[in-house]
Amino acid sequence: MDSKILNLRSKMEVYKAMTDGGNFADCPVRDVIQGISGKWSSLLMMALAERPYRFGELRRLVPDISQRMLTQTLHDLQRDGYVHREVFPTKPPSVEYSLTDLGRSMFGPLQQLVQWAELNHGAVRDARAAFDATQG
Amino acid sequence: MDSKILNLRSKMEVYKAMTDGGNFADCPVRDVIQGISGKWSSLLMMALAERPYRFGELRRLVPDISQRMLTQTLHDLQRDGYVHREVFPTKPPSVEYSLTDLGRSMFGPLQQLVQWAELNHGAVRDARAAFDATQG
DNA sequence: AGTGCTGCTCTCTTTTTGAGACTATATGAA
DNA sequence: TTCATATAGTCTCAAAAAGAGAGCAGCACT
Repeated sequence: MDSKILNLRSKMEVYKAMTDGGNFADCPVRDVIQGISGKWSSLLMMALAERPYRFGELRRLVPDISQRMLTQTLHDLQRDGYVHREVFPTKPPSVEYSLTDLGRSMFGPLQQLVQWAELNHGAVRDARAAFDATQG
Repeated sequence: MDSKILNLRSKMEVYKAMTDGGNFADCPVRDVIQGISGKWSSLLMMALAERPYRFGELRRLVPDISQRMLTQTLHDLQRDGYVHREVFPTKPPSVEYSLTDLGRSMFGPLQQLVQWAELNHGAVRDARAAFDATQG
């Protein structure tokens, strides 16, 4: 028996058990994962894990995000409890975004994934090139 | 000095250093992360980590995915080297999808995130409820 | 001859995202 | 005064992505 495979099986079982009667559609784990799997969520989490940032700073840090998506993604991250938004009464008023404790605790696992991407983006690039060569 | 914060800083530096001259737009880490942060990618990775599945089996396992998105997500995962697609010459022909070694190695970190979601979906639900109550 | 299974693709509609103008207030420079 | 800058957004419209569902080709079973 391979305990690694058994472990993977049990994970899937949990993902499945969270749902009512084996239906995946209303799974809370899925719900949480989808909240952080947006196009910009993980990038903003990475930035805010470094230190708090203001709206305009984030915009300059991630030059190809639109203001609209920055507003919306920060709003969603705040709603899910990962990000704290604080308005300072300067003139003009400035808004600072920072991670909450929940956000920091989620950032741990997220960081693992980023680390993996860091180590393996070469392999992914190669796989894409090979695939495109045969399927082109 | 807080070594944890220093560590987070260095992670962001790496994410940033991957780009040409501090520009985030063409970052390979971002490229890899975005490839697996689609709406269905992580869910299919979870399923295929359990065991290989056929197209129709995946469709039944994840009832609210459309055929179109299942085809496309599997295609993208295959292109990035996470998933292997094998056609068996049965009548009618059947197609089996399984994780590659690269896919399995990526599934480790991904699983950490799922585990976190499992433990913390209550906190996220509460945060959402609290946010909606004040901002509704 | 009709029905069903397989793994798709094609089209149409709805949702999401992107690009960019516009708001309101205040500060400093010409 | 008038112009330019900065703040953090919102609003509108176009483009891209996703969802719904029909259609397809080949074979087996009845």
